[in-house]
Amino acid sequence: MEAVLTAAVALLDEAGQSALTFRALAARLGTGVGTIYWYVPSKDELLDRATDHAVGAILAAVEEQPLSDDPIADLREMAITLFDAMMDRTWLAAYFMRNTDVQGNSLRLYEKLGQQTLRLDLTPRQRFHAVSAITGVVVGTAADLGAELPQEVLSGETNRVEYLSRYAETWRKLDAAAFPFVHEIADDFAEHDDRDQFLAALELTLAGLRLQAETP
Amino acid sequence: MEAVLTAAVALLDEAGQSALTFRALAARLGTGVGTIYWYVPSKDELLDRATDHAVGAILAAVEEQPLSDDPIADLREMAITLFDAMMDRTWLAAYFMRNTDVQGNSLRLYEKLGQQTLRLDLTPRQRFHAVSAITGVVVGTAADLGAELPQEVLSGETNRVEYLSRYAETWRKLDAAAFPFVHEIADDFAEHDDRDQFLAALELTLAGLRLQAETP
DNA sequence: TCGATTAACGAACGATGTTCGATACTGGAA
DNA sequence: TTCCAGTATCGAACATCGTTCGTTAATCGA
Repeated sequence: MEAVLTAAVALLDEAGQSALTFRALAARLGTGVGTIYWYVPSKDELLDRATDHAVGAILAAVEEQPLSDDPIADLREMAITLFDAMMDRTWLAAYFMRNTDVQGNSLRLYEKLGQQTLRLDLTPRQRFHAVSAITGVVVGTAADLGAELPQEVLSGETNRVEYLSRYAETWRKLDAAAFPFVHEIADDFAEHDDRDQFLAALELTLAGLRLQAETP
Repeated sequence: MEAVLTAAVALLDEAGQSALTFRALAARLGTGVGTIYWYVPSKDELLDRATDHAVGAILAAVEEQPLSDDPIADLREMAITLFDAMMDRTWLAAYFMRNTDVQGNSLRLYEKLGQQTLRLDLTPRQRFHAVSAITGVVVGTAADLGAELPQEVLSGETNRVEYLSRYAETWRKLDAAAFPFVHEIADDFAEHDDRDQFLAALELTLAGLRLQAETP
């Protein structure tokens, strides 16, 4: 059982979600496909449990994180830890948000984030919304990364730069009067870093949260 | 060609992403599956174009929206319009973020949002990040909705309430010392509204943005 | 009239999730 | 020891899906 999950996660890590098939998994485990169905009722369940398995590792990293006297700073660190872990496992974000059973490690992670909001002057509802907003920023941004790069993923980093430059070039050719914004950010887009983009979005949400906690 | 896209969108609206198969689409159009491949090279492309087709309708709604003298208020209205449209088409969010070609209507929508940031005192990079953050909140939250409710979707609204209550009940049974946060928000979770949750997350981001625009 | 382009069609292929009957292997009850 | 019920394993077979491909019409300018 444990072996099934670790093998599934390994397949997902190595070649993405399309690589996780029951036949590939059986071959890796040296068994038949029917055997896997004895442990897991369906692929959906397999994905859910593999996700929870991977979230467990993230949770461990978040829990051993030292706490400061600023709850919002702690929330920031936790969100960054979560995001960085998802950058290494781009498939995670897609299944994390689709998690039908909010049980297990996801729930514990949720709790861990929520505990920091308990240290802020907020209503329960505000805390609930705050944690949802933060996880939304993390998962939403991470899910973006898992998707982009169609075939250019086959090569190294240079192709990503060229890929973005090509887009920026297309944008610059657009009518400047009709697309003033796209023109202005073309340069920034061409050299944008996904992690910076995430950090900026997170900072906006945390700034809003701090404001909410400080105003009566 | 146009007929293919509208039929594809209709299938997606009626029964979700799993209902859009080439055979079902061909049957609806009264043609063969080979014919569709003459217009569209692959299912990925079909999804991309169908998404862009649907985004076109949203864009029209956003563009006819009157502008006020507060750019952030305008951004809020646009984001809400976008979110509401995605609640009716829960499949949209999943493909909107995966949009490999950020061309067409998605780009125009992006531009429309970005133009409001041009009215704020920000650097180009801040504007770029702000628009990304706002679309991230919309799409991230909307993608959540498209996923939840496993089989309960077969029935009406009452089942959703019962579904949430069951979760809340499970949470209340957890150890209160180990899960203080989950305990506190169980009630709010049981009766939470997805739209309220989105509005709260959006408000945090916009508050952060306003702060950023007002501080030198 | 002829050739080329455009358009339409569905059988066939390979891959995938899933089912199912057959077959062992265990450990206690008789 | 014998028997049987549960535990576990296996892979052929089925249905469905995206996709390919050879075969036809239909249309139109030369």
